[in-house]
Amino acid sequence: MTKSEIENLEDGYRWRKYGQKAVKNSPFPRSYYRCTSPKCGVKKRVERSYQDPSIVITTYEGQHNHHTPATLRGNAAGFVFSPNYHNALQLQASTASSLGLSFPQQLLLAQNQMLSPTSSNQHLQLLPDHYGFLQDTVPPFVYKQEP
DNA sequence: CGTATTTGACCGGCGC
DNA sequence: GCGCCGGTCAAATACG
Repeated sequence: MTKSEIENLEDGYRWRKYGQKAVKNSPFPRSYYRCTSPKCGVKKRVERSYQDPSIVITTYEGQHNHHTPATLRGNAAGFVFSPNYHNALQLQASTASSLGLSFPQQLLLAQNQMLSPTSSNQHLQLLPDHYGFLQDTVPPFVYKQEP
């Protein structure tokens, strides 16, 4: 469960919306998304906090069996590579939000951490256990900006 | 024209 | 059995 001020947080995967329902105890609707990759039934649902419209709650369900699509509609989130990373990022989100940082700042923070693995960071230490497979993939820490 | 989103219909579980 | 509630389907629609 992660909180953010922005609704459309880009997490590196492509999601297809397949439903939206109003839920009791909240004036805001809840949206249902599925991962667009075939054979990957990962779902997520996004809803707003019941009395703080500036906060959305995103719930992930399942494990991706593939990597993020190569074409990640040219924005600044291409450094996210796995649902496990969400765990680290969410941990980071909670702690960083307690420091008063906005979520975009957290993304930049995470990106900086990924780009400079030597920087000592308590959250980054969580990564190696989950990210052995990254060594097999395309250079994961190089974020390329499209021309 | 292919792909994504919208939106009401539909469905299954559960409490009464 | 009925109705509510959360979740999903799918046809229509929007959009590039």
